[in-house]
Amino acid sequence: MNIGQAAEASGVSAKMIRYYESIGLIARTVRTEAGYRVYSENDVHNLRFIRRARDLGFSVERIGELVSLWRDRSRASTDVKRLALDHVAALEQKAAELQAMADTLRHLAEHCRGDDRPECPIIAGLAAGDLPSPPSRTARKFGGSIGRPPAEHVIDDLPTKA
Amino acid sequence: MNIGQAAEASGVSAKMIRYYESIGLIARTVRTEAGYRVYSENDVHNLRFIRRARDLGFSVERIGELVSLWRDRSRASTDVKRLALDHVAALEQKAAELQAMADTLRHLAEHCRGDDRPECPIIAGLAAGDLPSPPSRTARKFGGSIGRPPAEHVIDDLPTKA
DNA sequence: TTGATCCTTCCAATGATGGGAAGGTCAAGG
DNA sequence: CCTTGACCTTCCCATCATTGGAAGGATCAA
Repeated sequence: MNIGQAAEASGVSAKMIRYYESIGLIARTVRTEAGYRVYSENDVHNLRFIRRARDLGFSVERIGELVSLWRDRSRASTDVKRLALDHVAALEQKAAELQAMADTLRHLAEHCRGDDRPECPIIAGLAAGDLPSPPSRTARKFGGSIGRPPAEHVIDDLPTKA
Repeated sequence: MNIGQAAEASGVSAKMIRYYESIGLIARTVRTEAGYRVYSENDVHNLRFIRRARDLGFSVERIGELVSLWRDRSRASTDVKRLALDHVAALEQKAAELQAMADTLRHLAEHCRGDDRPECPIIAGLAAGDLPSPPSRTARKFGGSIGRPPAEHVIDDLPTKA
């Protein structure tokens, strides 16, 4: 099986398969004379494992840990469980942080009339508001990436009190 | 005020202030003869605005949109409200996705005895499990970055059925 | 044989931020 | 006056997972 077919079958892009190989997450495969990588059904299975773990939000580094636990026959299920529960806790904390951000922003929006007039408590709230304790660095990553073309935006002068 | 004091006062690091300037989010400041950037109280105010918006999870690009709405005297509050509510919806969706990941993983973990024996439904579930529909690309970013040193990890051979 | 489609490697970009090097500037104290 | 240390400047690099593309070779079907 060539890399393209393995990608199709596993749901991991060919690009990523090569990347996982390069960082040592998966082993180097057999090559054809021409240098093409050759994959077995088992390789595809392994790739699917990785993909599922990624879908559950495990980082590649974490997956490496899972994989080494897996390969180690003498591993105790305690270790896996701890890893999983740590991850559950981290996911839940981040979910809660995002929800808190949403709540804060929704609160601001609720007081915005949303009409043609320029008065807007959202802007005012951002400018002057007391915000709850800042979220974790990771939670911030969730800002944008949802559509709309960029606008020209240079702050020259903002009102000191909105 | 030098950049260090502006950073201290605004909660935005000097590095990030220079970065925001470089991408055009804030205007170029006055410089001293020696080339030092000079900031006013108003600049600090603007930086704080940006920082608060970042804390609410707005991307820099989005903040640019907010800023241009702000600067435009004729902007309608509708526009700001729409931007804010879009953002609320995105935050909530992502929070829900993370929570769903956590639920799935917790479910797997609940069936793990967590003792010395190697049998572990978490690993088995990852290897064979039917996972819910894959989360959004952005939600995946949440995988790792919480501690623990890297382990050696190369998949040579994983069990086909765990 | 030709053209389409695969594969290879290498390089670059993303977003927001931190780290650091190499060098200039400034204020205070000896 | 000169040194010291704290600050500032620009520039480059790293992160993390992933995508994109270019340049060139391989394979396959017509």
